[in-house]
Amino acid sequence: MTPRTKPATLKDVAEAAGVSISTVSRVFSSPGRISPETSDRVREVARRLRFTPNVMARSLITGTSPNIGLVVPDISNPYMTTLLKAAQKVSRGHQTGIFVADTDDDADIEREVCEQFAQQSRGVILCAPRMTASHIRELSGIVPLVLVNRIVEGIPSVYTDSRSALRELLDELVEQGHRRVGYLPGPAGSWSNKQRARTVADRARALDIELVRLDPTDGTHADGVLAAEQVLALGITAVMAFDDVLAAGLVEGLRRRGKSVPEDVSVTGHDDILSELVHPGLTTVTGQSARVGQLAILRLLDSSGPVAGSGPEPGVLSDESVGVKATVVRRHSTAAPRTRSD
Amino acid sequence: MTPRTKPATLKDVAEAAGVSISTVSRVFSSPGRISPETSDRVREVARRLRFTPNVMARSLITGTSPNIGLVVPDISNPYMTTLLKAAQKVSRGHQTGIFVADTDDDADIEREVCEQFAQQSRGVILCAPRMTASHIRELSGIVPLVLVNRIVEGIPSVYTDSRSALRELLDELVEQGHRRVGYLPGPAGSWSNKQRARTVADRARALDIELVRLDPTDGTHADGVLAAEQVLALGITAVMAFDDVLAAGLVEGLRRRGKSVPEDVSVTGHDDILSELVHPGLTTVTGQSARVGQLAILRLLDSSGPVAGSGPEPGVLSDESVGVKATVVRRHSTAAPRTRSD
DNA sequence: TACGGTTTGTCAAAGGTTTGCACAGACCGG
DNA sequence: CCGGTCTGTGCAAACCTTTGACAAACCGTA
Repeated sequence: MTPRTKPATLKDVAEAAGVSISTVSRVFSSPGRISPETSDRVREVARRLRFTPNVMARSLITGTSPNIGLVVPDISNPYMTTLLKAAQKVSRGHQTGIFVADTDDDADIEREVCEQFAQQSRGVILCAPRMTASHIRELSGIVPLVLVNRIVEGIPSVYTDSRSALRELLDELVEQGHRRVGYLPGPAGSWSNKQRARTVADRARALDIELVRLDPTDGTHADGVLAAEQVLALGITAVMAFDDVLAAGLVEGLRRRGKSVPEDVSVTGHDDILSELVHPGLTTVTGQSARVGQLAILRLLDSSGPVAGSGPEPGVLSDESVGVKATVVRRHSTAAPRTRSD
Repeated sequence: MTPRTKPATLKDVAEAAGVSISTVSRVFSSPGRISPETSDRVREVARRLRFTPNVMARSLITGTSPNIGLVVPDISNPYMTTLLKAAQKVSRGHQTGIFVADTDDDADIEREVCEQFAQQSRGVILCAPRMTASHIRELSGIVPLVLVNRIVEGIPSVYTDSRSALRELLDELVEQGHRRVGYLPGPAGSWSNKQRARTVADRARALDIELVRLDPTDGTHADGVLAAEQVLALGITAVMAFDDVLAAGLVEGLRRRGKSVPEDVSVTGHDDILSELVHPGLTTVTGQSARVGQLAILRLLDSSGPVAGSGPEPGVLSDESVGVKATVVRRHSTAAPRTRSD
């Protein structure tokens, strides 16, 4: 039912075209060293024979591989799937395959898959918000790394820079009249969570309003639902959540307690991944995951050297960490606080 | 900053252990042919040298690869991410990497990535609901395929079998008093959509109630929102949507028109992927995507032969298509229709 | 004609592994 | 003591490609 005949090799093409194997090889790998006539003839024959260079053999001798790995804590997060899609769009055409691994934030698995990918890819895009910096350094000794959404000295990274957007968001809440704002934290130890918490806290201090840091969560929807109780107990009128998932959970939790958003409580999210699914539409901050994915993979593809970082030129963009500016997306989950006796 | 020293090879281990290369190779690839003492000594040395067999070299000579590919129309669909997670859980330990490609249902891209993956993987899990059967057959000539959620004669496949669950769901709606039920279709040409539409239609006929087939959609949330108008115009009291995304859209569309679910209209979904995110919780049908992913990858891993399907034993499960029974998940999006003059 | 320089193409080694075949030694029954 | 089987190991070819070294051919020029 499925013939699957053995694919053509350099040798087949060489024989059919009446040249040597190396000539055929050079036609594909170092063009310019072969005369146009020969080149054309060889290409024609190759096309006819459906020849495609054997990736394994090529990788074996060059010591590089066309593939790249994507290692994330949770691939079901839309932030990651859009990142993946964007990365894939770039990689297509480079005949670069993308390995994907979901680690559940488990350091053992992270190490395991990085080792596994190391052999078969030129680098790994690693998103590991809770991994220790030293652990990350260790991994970078196994395979070239580009970090996503965290910064570790000496290792290239790409991240969403939402600091100014968060400040803007808080400013707007205060302008609407909120004086007691909550921050609903994401997973403890997460680099992004620390960043966002600090940014919001700093701004609150500058604006001289009260910022309540709610109990830590694991970042799940259920955690958001639970947080509603605390929000109501503390008389908070606006909550900035670590991300959209928590924000959506909080909205649901408030609803279950008979409160509505934004009339009773204003809620904002982060990442813009649930725009259409929750009601009311969440005011949030763009995650820029597509751009992040694009940049991350470009950095890996550009560093075209062999797999062992031997050369003195370790790639154009090198160790730098580049931030992608996020912006505020205004929808319908914030409003002026209910006028009370206060 | 990143040393990345060249990894140990068979030769290194052989020299250090004082045996030949082939002995070391056999210790790992055909155990039993080497005496326990030698084997132990070699393993010890290999561990000390951090030796791991070079996948490229191995693949080159055996003609197989440990990897597998996953080709889907839209990786952001939670059905696919849970499928991926389940597949990955199985593949871990087999040191099998998973390539992921998002095709946007584009036949050209589908072909392109299948060709790309063919060289570097032992098989591809293909989800291509709208691709023509002959096109699929053609691809199966390039690389071993396991189809997801569709059946093509002669090609192994795994699918969610929700026929009985859908019948059960319709029965319950009728029991609640609904007499005019709508079916909100998914993407035209989708195999699953045809299946579900037919199942529901057949059952409706058997129950002697009226089934209204709503206008075709592309399966997006926005399509669901739009469908609300038609639903209200036709005086339908319950809608079975192709999947949860459409169902969620429909719920939102109804809300925008001032109608609420389930009081005004009952809505059911399919796949159970948005359980927590929409309100009210959707009554739906389990997608069983985890089980589907598990089975799909097992079939690929089991068919352990070389990449060219030469052997007379093409794998244990062979051409069969296996269905995973889905079940009804009852939440809060259905209720008895509003009692009217009727 | 001879000669340096350039272009075009060939030769052969290398990359790390698997595996058919050969071989050495042990053991055993005759 | 000999021929046989069995077990454990080594040799070398093969998988397909890239690439440095080199040969051949050609050009214009001295």
